[in-house]
Amino acid sequence: MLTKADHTTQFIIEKVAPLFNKKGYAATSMADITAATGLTKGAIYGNFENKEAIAIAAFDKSVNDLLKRIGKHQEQSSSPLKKLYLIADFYKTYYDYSKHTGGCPILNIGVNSQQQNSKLVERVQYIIQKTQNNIAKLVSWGIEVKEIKPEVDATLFAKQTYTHIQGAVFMSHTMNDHSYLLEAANSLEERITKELKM
Amino acid sequence: MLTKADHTTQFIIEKVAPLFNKKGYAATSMADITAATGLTKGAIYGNFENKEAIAIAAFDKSVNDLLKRIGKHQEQSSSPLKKLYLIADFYKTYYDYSKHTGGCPILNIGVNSQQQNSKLVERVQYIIQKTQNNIAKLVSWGIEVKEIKPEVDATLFAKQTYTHIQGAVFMSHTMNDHSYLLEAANSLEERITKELKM
DNA sequence: TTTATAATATACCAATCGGTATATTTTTAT
DNA sequence: ATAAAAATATACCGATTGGTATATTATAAA
Repeated sequence: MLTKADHTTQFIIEKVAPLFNKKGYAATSMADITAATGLTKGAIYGNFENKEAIAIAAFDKSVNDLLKRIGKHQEQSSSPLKKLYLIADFYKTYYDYSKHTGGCPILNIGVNSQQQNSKLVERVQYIIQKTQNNIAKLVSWGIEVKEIKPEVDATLFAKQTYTHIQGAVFMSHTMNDHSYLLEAANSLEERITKELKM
Repeated sequence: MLTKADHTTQFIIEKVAPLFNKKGYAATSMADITAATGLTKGAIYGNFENKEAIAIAAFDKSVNDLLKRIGKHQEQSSSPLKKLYLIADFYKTYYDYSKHTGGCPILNIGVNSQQQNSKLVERVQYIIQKTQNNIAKLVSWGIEVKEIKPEVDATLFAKQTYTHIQGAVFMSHTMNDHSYLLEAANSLEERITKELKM
């Protein structure tokens, strides 16, 4: 059964995740957190050990929401090649989505925590590796079922793809310009068609 | 003539630029600054109006150093096409260089200051636009002197190139892996050869 | 309805924050 | 060498930081 505190814990994470995402760990104060939740310090510290634990829970929530969304979007097809196209398609809508969650958690927390919070950095690295592996697996799977050219380097393609997309996320957000993500998505679709497709 | 204070001002900027670059505006305290310089608050505030002014001066210094370096690297050739190759070549060494300056100022300050310090964000945006324009101008120039195919979209190429590079900068630094930048540079060289070169 | 317990609010802590007034030292011009 | 000015150090300010001990309130079991 879900206790009262479980609900409060979830409530805090939801309210606070965009805050940490936007402002980063150091710039987000406990005062910000009590203001965003309408709760007092007593309630916050009754549910979390310290500020770092809140930041980690917030990051995990942001990332899980994102990964679920990408996963759902790929379910529209069961073909590995088409799933790759759907990943490109997903990022056409990512500017608006990430804007209302306070930015991309991978990018923001990755940059913000570089020398500061090793626990957060480790989590970012794990998620990046996981996402890259997923792309690489789709390519390998596509090769197996003969949708994708056998000579394609799955790992390299995954790295380059994710690198380009994260670059577009950064550019779109700092320049306030949707087009970087749109053009990166288009470019990815072209690469899939020209370099991958049988 | 350069007064004592002018030297001190420069000295402070040099010592402090990597700090702001690494930790961001909020996480860099005046205590960090006095510790890094060996000076007291009196000396710091005698040379700067406030913390924000130090952060801006530090960012400008980091960026100017970087732009000078890229500029110098391109002077190795007077051909626009070769200058584009030299830009790719520059970023093969950028991981080590940016590591010792505390990371890429464009990326770090761009992400760190998103909702926080509008003056810094404006400066980042200006530098990104300027750098993109420089790349686009090289392409246009290359078209004029018939080194580059006339049908190439200079602006689009510049945007995609810079986007990919910034993505690689992010990935290399958060994953502690030089190869993202190397592979992005290689990929850029290939694009120049296949899509641009006459 | 009473009682034990869980959850939240209040009031406080020392430490640190950015910033400043003033004292002291260092530099420069005479 | 001396006086004026410039630059730096010291000592302090109120506000805010993350965190905690305790009081109060809400919940759940009896």
